[in-house]
Amino acid sequence: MLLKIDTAGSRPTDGHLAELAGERVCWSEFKYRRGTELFGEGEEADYVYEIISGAVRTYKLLSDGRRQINSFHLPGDVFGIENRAIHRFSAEAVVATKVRIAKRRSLLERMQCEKAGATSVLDFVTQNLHHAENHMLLLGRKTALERVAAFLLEIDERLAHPNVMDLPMNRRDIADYLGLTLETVSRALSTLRDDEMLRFEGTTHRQLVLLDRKRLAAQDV
Amino acid sequence: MLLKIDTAGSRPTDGHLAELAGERVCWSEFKYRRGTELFGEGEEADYVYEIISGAVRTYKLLSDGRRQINSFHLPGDVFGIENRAIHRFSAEAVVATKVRIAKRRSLLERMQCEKAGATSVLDFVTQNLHHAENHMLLLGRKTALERVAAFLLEIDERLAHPNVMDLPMNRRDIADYLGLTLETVSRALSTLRDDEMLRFEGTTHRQLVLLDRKRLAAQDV
DNA sequence: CGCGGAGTTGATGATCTTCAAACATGGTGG
DNA sequence: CCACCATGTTTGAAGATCATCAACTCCGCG
Repeated sequence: MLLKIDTAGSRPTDGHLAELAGERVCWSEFKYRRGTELFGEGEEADYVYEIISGAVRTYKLLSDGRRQINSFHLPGDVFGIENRAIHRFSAEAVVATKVRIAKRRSLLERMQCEKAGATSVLDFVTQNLHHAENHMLLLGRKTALERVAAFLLEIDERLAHPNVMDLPMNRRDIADYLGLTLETVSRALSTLRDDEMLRFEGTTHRQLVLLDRKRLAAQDV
Repeated sequence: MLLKIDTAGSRPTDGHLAELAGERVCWSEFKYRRGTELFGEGEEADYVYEIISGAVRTYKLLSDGRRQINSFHLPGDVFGIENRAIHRFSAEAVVATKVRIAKRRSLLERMQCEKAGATSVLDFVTQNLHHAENHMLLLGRKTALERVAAFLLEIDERLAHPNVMDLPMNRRDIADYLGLTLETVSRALSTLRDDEMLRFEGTTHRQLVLLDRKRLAAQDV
């Protein structure tokens, strides 16, 4: 929360890469070290972010420190588009992360002028809402095992079903995403391993191989 | 899910719906009996709804019947605006409910043509997202008592702090909204009553009086 | 080498769920 | 008008799931 933004190595570019917004939104690149804050809840929403590499968690806190992670953002994801001028949650780099940043106002203005642009911002927010609705179902009504299975399948999907899945986040992050404790997440993963639905690759237990996506999906409901 | 839409007492207006993307968005009124379905998950999203009286729950189901209610809609609320053509959840009347309905396409087209309109659809979806983010925090990280207190304050707020709060929904609905069981909700309400934060009015236990909103807010965190 | 961060696993315990029973309410039909 | 029944609510007792507390391992790194 109190960490400073780490702009070491920032490298403004002459961004043509705004597929989302049409032509002339100017993007620049920034790097964040592991654990540093991109923005905090309540801060002004000045920028829109696109992840180049790494991973970002967005979350809310209760006053006593309990944390709920809304979502993980992986390379290719765009986030930070807020309709209001104030961020409703905080964002931190899960690992060393490189992002492209654009001024939010200029982007939104451009997008709202054009009909196609307006649709795509709306699409974007709608996608977030869709994800949130599914996640409410998970948080409100699924068991620990179902949650962890759903998490694995979600990440697997977003990484395009790699042979070896490389988790950028630790067990506590996963737990705070799934509304569990890190021990429960660890136990669920061990159970899935014992049931031969996954296997750990290497020593770190951050790389894993999904052995049976069908049965994993059946854990979920 | 399998309930038929109840159009008893529907009052089809004389063909105004046939007006296409004309100048007026044409609303017509419908009534739904308690428990009837306005639309189901996966159905085409043809209409936008505004509640005149009554209440609506929107929810998702797991295959074994577990239910998560996303939100309750009360008089004045507009819902059913979906960016995609398919509803992502079901909607049912909690009690006898009167709504105004407009063709979704004509409405969206109108709203997207005008800059102000585009902003207001976006605002609308953003508000839903905001609510969903807060609700994920509740579902993932709050205790039963905190959830119930938060629920009471939310309804209180949306009813503009009435002296006597009239709950349209039963304990099971509340439970499925808060990710609890109906018994746990009942117990939490009894606890809050015993601690003199609320009082039941009348006999039904659906009307209640918040006696100390400050302390209720402190239950929440 | 020692240290800290991360993960696993075990024992215990708290919270919430499940199962069950009792009671109130409101509507319906005899 | 009352009996009757479905629906809704509360409360109790027992049980399951998950959280908490704690110990231990493994790894990377100064």
